[in-house]
Amino acid sequence: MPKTRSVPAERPFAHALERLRKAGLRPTRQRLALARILFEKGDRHVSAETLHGKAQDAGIRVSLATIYNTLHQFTGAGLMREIVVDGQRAYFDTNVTDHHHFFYETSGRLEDIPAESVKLARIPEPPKGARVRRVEVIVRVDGE
Amino acid sequence: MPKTRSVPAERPFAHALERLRKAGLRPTRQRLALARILFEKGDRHVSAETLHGKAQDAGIRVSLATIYNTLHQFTGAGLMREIVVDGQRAYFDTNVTDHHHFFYETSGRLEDIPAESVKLARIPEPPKGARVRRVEVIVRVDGE
DNA sequence: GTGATTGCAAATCTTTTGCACTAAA
DNA sequence: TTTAGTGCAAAAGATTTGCAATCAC
Repeated sequence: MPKTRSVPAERPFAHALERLRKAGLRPTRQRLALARILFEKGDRHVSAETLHGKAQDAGIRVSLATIYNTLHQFTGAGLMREIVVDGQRAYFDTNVTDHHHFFYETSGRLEDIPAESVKLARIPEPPKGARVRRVEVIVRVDGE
Repeated sequence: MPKTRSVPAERPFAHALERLRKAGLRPTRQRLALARILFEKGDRHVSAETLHGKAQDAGIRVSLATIYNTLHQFTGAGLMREIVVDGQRAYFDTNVTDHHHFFYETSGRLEDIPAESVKLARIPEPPKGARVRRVEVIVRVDGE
């Protein structure tokens, strides 16, 4: 029975490690662990609390303060982006490409909507001097 | 010199009063004062803090707790709606018709975009059982 | 009078910060 | 070493809550 999986078991952190290096972030134990959770097998959308929980589940000891620091560092480095849909908690998304979201208000779950699925026409020009940073479409849904 | 203004000075609270009555909210001194600020001469977009400030400026004594209560009661009654654009503070809008927003990230200012100015095409269907509550478009801009 | 509403202060919750300790280079 | 990064506990903000006092009806 030949080995069929091509995942290089001898370099399990390679992906996360490289991402941190490219972003100029020192690959500490915590960052590496969080990067693996976020970029390898992770959900796309996390809050500080849910990421903390995932880390605990994975047996990683990280303080909530470090979770916040890391989330903001990753966001600053362009590895993640912040999503504001709920005044009560901040969400972060590992998908930094242009896209939009469904927000399930009852469960608090987020789901991507590909950029191509939405077409926007005739957005008024903002006053001169104002630069458009991003156009966000949020479809708020009930149920689930 | 004839009087030209048609505003009935003898019924200065009529508008705000009627709105509260229709919403089934007892027109207390504070609610009436806030309703006047919000619906007669007011800005469309307020936070609890800015509304509190406006009330103070107008010489109205209202606690911040009552501001929050009132904002939520008005929202529950359909007189206002909440806008989530900033994780740090909640905004409320006296325009409850279908529309969207520019958000000036530096100043925290909101500006309406009429619904007709935006055309959305091909929004993916959410899973069955999920009901679309609202589609929000937020144009985040810099400058100003 | 009676129940709704208000104000105050305390409580809650998320997020940030200060600082001594630890670890990466 | 040397400096960046981490954890903890305290601080900071925004919002909420409990409860006695007050007001609308």
